[in-house]
Formats: sequence, structure tokens, C-alpha cells
Amino acid sequence: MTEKVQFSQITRQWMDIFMHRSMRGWSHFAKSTGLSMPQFSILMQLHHKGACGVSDISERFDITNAAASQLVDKLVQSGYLERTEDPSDRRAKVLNLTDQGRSFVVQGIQERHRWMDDLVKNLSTEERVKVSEALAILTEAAQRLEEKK
Amino acid sequence: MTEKVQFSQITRQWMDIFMHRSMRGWSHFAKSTGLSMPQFSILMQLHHKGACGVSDISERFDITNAAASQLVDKLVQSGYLERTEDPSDRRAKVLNLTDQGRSFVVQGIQERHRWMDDLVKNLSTEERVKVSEALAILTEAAQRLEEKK
DNA sequence: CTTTTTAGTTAAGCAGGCTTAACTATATGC
DNA sequence: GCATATAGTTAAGCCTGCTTAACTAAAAAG
Repeated sequence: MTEKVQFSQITRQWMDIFMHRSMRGWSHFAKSTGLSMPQFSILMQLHHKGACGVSDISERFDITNAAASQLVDKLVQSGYLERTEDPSDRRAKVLNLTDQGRSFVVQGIQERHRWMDDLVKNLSTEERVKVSEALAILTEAAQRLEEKK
Repeated sequence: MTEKVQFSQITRQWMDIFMHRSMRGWSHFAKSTGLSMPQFSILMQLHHKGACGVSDISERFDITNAAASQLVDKLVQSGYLERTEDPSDRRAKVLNLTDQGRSFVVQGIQERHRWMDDLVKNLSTEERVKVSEALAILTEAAQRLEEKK
């Protein structure tokens, strides 16, 4: 029982630190690119999940189709997104990151990763093995959870 | 060498999933409370770091004092923040979460934690021990890194 | 073939965040 | 004690995101 409580405490502590760090980092990075957070989030979403349509964006961010269309349009105008007609359904559009758009997101991800690298740098080899194992376990569990839903 | 590459890959994969989830969760939660993301972020910051002044907010979020003052004012009006005069410097204000403000943040954190709980629920006891150990290591490393800077 | 549904766009209008500029009030340096 | 710096507020104005409403065009249903 105390085991369980302690375990819970450990995960919570870690989450608090990690979430705070990554949120801070992302909003700072987005600002440095000159993009608004909503705009940048769309780029991230596309990088994470791959090509999609305008209505997927509106669903994902819980905004109207109109709002999504306008945001997407700005990103297309700015050269971060490519909007082509879906050949299988000519009403729909297929959104894709341009090279420039992708490079923005990748750059942001790398900055986040750098923090983790700094963290890990000072660990011993055994510690690193432990961390590696644990994160692999969690990643797998997350993927399983995703599928089930 | 391949060890190192693999390790790097594992942490990256985990970070991508975790960051994506938590960002998505936070923005969704903030919206459900009726607060804007900037407003909610201020509440989070106060919960994370404790009481501070208006200019600490402007520094932290890289906005002008004027903007911070206005955001804070809205939160005070809405009853989520308490703004009192600093007795040791009567120019300065001390910002504190009200009970209602704190409860919002805590509620958000708990929703994030629930995801992690779901993740962990399906792990074996040994796996849980491994995860627990590893997260404790990372948390400690993060705290050490914070101090050094 | 007509009706209805779906995907997306456009325009008007509102609300929010942010900036600059001007201001008040307190604290600090010389 | 006076000049300067610091903490915060207020107001005007801009830009962005978002919504509703009206619209186009294509697909699906009947």
C-alpha cells in the first residue's frame, strides 16, 4: 500500500516537472518563430499524425471548420503548409507540411530533446540503462492504450 | 555506439508521445474552464513556483508589464487570484492563488495524472518498479540541473 | 435525377492578448 | 533632498482567433 502511494508520488513529481518544462519550452519556441501557438500547434499535429484534412484540424482543436480553414490558410500563405485537392474526394483538401514547416517543428522538438540530453548526461551507465528500459515500457504502454481507444 | 543511438531514440519517442498528450490535455482543459491559455498558464505558474509579483509574470512569459498587469487583473476580477500589497515594498504586489484558482490547477493536474495511471495500470509489478526507479532518477537529475543553473 | 449531406471557404463582428505611451507611487543613489 | 530607477496601472490601438451565417462544390442517398 505504501508502495503504491510512493509510486504514485514519484510519477506525479516527474510529470509536474516535465510538463512544466515542455509547455514553457514550446510556447517560448513558438513565439521565437513568429507563429502563434494555435498555428504552431497545427504544424505539430501534422508532424505527429501525418497528412489530414481541414475538418480533422477543427475536430482535433475543437474549433469550427471556419476557424480551421482560416488558420490553415495563413499557414499556407506563409509557406509552412501545402494544401492540395484530395483526388479521391474533390471536396476535401489534403494538408501537408512543407519542408520549411517541418523544419520548424523538428527544430522545436530538438530543443526539447536537448533538455533531456542534459538531464541524462550526468547519469551513470546503470542509471541510463534503467531509464532507457523504463521509458521503453511506458512508450509501449502508451501505444497500446492509444490503439485500444 | 549503437547503444547510445538506441537510447536516444527511446527517450525521443517517449518525449514525443508525452509532450503531445500533455499539451493536448492542457489546452483542452483550459478551454473547458473558460480561461484562455495565457490566463491558465499564469495560474499554473503560481501553483508551480508559489507567490510572486506582476513583473515576475511578465518575465516568465516574456510579455510587457502592462500585459501581465492586465492578465492578472482579469484573474483577480474572476476570483482566481489574490493581489495584495507587499508590506516590504509598497510599490510591489504579491500574487497568490485563491482556493478556487488552486482547485482549477489541481483539477487539471489530476486529469493529466489519470492518463499516466491508465498507462501504468496494465504494467506488471516488476515493470512498475522499473518505471518508478527510473522516474525517480530523472526527477532527481532534473532538480539538480535546475539548481546548477 | 433530385435531395440531402459533407468539405471547405469567405465575410462580418466580437473578444482577447499584446504593445506603446503616459501616468502614479514608492524606493534608492548621490 | 533631489534625481533616478523600479513596480505597477490605465488607455488607445492593432492583430489574431474564434464564431455565426451565407455560400460553393462535390459526394451520397433516395
